[in-house]
Amino acid sequence: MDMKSVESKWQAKWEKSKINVFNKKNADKKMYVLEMFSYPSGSKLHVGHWYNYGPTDTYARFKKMQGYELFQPMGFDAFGLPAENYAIKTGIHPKDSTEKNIETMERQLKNMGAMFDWSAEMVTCEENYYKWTQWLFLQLYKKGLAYRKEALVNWCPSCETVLANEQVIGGECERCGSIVNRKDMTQWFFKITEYAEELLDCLDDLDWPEKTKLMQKNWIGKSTGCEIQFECETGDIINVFTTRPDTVFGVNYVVLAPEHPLAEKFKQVHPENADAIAEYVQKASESNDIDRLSTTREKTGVFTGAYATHPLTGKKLPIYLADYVLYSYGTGAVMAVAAHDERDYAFATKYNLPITQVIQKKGGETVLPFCEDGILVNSGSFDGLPSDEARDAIAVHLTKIGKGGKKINYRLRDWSVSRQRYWGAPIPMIHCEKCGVVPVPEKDLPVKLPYDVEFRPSGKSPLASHEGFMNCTCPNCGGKAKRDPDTLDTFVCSSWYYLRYPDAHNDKQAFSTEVADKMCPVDVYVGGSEHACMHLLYARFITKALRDMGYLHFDEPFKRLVHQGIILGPDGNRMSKSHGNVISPDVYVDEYGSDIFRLYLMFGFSYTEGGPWNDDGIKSVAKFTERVERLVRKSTEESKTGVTEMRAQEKALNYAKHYAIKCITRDAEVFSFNTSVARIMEYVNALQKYDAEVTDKNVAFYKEAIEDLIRMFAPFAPHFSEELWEITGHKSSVFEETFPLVDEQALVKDEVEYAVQINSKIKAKMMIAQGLSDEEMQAIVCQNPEIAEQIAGKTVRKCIIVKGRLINLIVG
RNA sequence: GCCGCUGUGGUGGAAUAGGCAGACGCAAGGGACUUAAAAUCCCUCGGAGUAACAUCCGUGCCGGUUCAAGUCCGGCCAGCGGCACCA
Repeated sequence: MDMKSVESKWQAKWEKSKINVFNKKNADKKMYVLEMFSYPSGSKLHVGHWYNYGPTDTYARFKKMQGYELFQPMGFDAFGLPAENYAIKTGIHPKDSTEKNIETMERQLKNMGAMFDWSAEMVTCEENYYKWTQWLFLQLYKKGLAYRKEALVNWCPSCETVLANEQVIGGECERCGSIVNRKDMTQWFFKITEYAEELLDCLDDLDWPEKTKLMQKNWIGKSTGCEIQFECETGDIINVFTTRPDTVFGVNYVVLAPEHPLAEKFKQVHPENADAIAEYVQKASESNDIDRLSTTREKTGVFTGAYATHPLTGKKLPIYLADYVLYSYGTGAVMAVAAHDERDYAFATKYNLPITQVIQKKGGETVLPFCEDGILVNSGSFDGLPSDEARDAIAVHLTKIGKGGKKINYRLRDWSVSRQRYWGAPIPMIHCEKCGVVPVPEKDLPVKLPYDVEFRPSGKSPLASHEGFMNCTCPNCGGKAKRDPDTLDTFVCSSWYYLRYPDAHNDKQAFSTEVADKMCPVDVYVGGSEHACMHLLYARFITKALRDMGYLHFDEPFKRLVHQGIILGPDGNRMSKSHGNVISPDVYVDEYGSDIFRLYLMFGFSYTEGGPWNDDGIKSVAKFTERVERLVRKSTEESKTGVTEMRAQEKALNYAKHYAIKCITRDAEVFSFNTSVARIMEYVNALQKYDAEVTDKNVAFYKEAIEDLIRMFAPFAPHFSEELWEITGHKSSVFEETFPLVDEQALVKDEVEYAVQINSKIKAKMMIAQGLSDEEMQAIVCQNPEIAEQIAGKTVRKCIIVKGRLINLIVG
């Protein structure tokens, strides 16, 4: 079969018949299958795209044939740094290169033959999309979930730009390899932390990979403890957070992060230490994250000269600045318990500070630092309590005396969304000298991204130097004002796109609540696991925020999530240009066609595992389809015989068919494509056997068996199967057929092969009739000559029977 | 350092729920057809052992539970992924 022409023939037919377009009338049977949309950076689809989209489309087609109304849209995540980098390198405008790339990728995606509903296509860099991204920003702002603050951001000194967290690879700039440092900048943030608890709670009920849920859980990083107040000699209160209030009687000193505002005050109160403090703060601010966060680095710090009072003992405690305390977590201050914390212990040892043991190991010698739970000592009235009880008792006591109490902290930080970049959605905010920060009125959206912008890096937002863009009038007072020069993180664009697809042409709203409630959440979402703590978390947050504003009435965007594995280069490394191990799908698609390539991806790998690329098997997959084609063509030449009864051969083939249907129905549901294909191969083997061995075929039965083969093969090799369907005399599409249903009756065999064991070792195999009692079965087994010989003269003490599988005689 | 996942033939990978390890393929070897090759079809294919059976060993390693362990438990080793001074 000439796959190339067959594929284009059916793609044209599908487009004409609109078979891939979602039919709103059947929305009550909807099945929303979504692949993570692609980034139009390169000009071609790579193996990763194929591996994500090909098998997932097979799943989608399978669901369609099960009677669901399929919605499988595709679009492009078109804003972002790669296009801008490309522009900086080549001078080609991001808009131009992106549009060109999208054109190429659309063509390639269509050639893949996936059931994408292109009528719902959308592109995030187009005005009719980013207008609504800006609208989303305004809603969050109105709700108090978008705010501006000064914060430390990742700054690449050579590219002169802020980098997103994911662009900082091991502390280095992804683009140029320079060491990233931190810079104080005023940025827009989304208050994702307000949803920390719910984001954590709802994980339990999601049908997501456990690993991904765990990653999000760790990322959110809930820790339960206590906030404790230490009064400072200046009258200031130092609040510290601890998960170990049971060790509070062992506090030896208090540590503040170098960025803590009190550092400045201590310089004035203790001028004798001012120079040392200033020097230390300066040094800390210069050090980069690689150094700062290294756990192996020797602890450093400086004494401020100031003291704080222990809230329970009244003891005077020296206050230190040390960069092992992070300003961004908790309160930026820590109570140091040298005896029971490794870091405090190291610091105390280095600076010769006292070490007070307050926890004793249960039933053993306590070696300091002892960081586990134990029994309290030297802790006043709390002596003798075990750590867990003491934590509670001390928290209660602190609350009573007004010096602290229980507190929950999260590792999760608010989401920084400002980017000093050109190729993104402009932040719809105006800065007015009189009125301050003023949101752009919704009627004025979109704030258009101008084309003629100097996007080469200059350390400022490219938009800042575009007068036409920057100058505007204040919507509040009508006076002169400036626009916000930053653009939104592209993750903002992708945090809500799944809501837009079902209502992609709505020009009045981002989406209608009615449509979103009907079509969402996404039933099955498929994409890479690298998005676990970014996109997948952001989308969940935005969904919950929109729900709380009344725009949605569900809690989670993606009911079920599947990650495809990664196809590595043949050398076992990740494919990359620098490794020189990139495999182009085009070569294979050109030679074998898209169905064969997809089929091989499904058959050759375990879908969620992936693995090193190896094309050894692709030829065999092509041969398999040729075998199927021969079989089908030959079957059309069979003319009716008088045979209509179901003889042993027909029953055997019928069993093979229904066994295949049963297994595939189960396996395809859980994305186990390799075993699904294996079962189809087995069924084809059974058909071939029947064809070769039975001369007086039951033709009506055989033809039905062949048609069922085509039906079950259709989701896996769509163009090929359409062609076969036509060859067998059908005018309509095979995708209007129902996926074959299993007949459990056909799977009931008269007799089943049992493995017969004596003392758990296999001694024989026997066909045993179904429906016998245990006693009858045992009797039959014992009559078997081989078995009888081996148990002669011995007593059968026990007989274990596993129905349909084995019989184990325990003899002694 | 902490958390998690994964270790199965020459190879990709199978193995509901503790029940015949290696499904389905690839590669390899042998054979049929052919002048020949390709294609196709048939046979063998974890290791040791045997003339052939028998038998023994075998799912990273060491123990354990069980009539029965790739699967459960305990302890290691290796690889991968995530987090990493989070108080």
